[in-house]
Amino acid sequence: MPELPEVETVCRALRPHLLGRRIEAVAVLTARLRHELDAADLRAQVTGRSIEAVRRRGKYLIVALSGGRGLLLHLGMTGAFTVCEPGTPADKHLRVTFTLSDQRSWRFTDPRKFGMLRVCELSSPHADPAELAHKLGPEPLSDAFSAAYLTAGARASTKPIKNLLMEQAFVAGVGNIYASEACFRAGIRPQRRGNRLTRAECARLAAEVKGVLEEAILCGGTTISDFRAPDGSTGRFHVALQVYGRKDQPCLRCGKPHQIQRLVQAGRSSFFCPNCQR
DNA sequence: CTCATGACCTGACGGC
DNA sequence: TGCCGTCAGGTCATGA
Repeated sequence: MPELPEVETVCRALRPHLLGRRIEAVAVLTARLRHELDAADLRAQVTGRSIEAVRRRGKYLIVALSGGRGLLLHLGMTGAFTVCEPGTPADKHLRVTFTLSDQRSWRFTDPRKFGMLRVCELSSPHADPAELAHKLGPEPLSDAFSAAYLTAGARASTKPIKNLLMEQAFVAGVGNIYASEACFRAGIRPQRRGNRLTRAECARLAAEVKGVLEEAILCGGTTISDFRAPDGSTGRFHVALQVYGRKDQPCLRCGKPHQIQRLVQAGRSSFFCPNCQR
């Protein structure tokens, strides 16, 4: 479910609730998430620590704690965080609860259990966890993700360009929705091989990746079915989607009816307009 | 290296 | 109403 704009939305919403609070208790209701949780170890590592920073890297959330360690969190497909008043009834899919020093509970719910939660070493409050650093490419909204960077990467790859955009080691945070949307905006078919793109196309694509992510962040992300921000609100960007999920619908750019096509790439749905994308 | 496939899970939806 | 197939925003392992 969550790509960079959704995770950024969650990060911004959580920050004021978590920053400066201390974690008083941890309850693991479901240990079998993406990686098995060691409840006792988790409790030992975080209980009594205070929260010094809440930030995002790619699709990961990093909650820095006092004492040099932090929590590395991933929402998987259906993960969600909420901050609840004491006594709030538990959701059916509640997996982990952190009780905060203001007595509220910070909760992780996740129906499909693809989410991830682990303790990581943080040499400084702003450090990139080492285990992530070598696996994640640049932030797409940073200057490091430039036209030149995308051009060099694309030219060196025979992969379909949409698959390359979704590769977290190439650029961190782009998922299935925004990869399709960025290709549409740039006028490039998702199945085009990276090394067959022109320099102009690469430059356009880099700009459109940034553009679509920035707009989506301003909208609080995209809700297709179940994404919720910590305050329960849905993202508003779904109304701005131009191709994702619009199979057989008219193209919003060229106006041709029944124009948007769906294909499967690397097991994921891609959507494009054969008229507007070359 | 690339790529397709399946596994991990649960739920929603459409067709019959 | 129920059953069944298909699909879902992510990541990872495997084998061709």
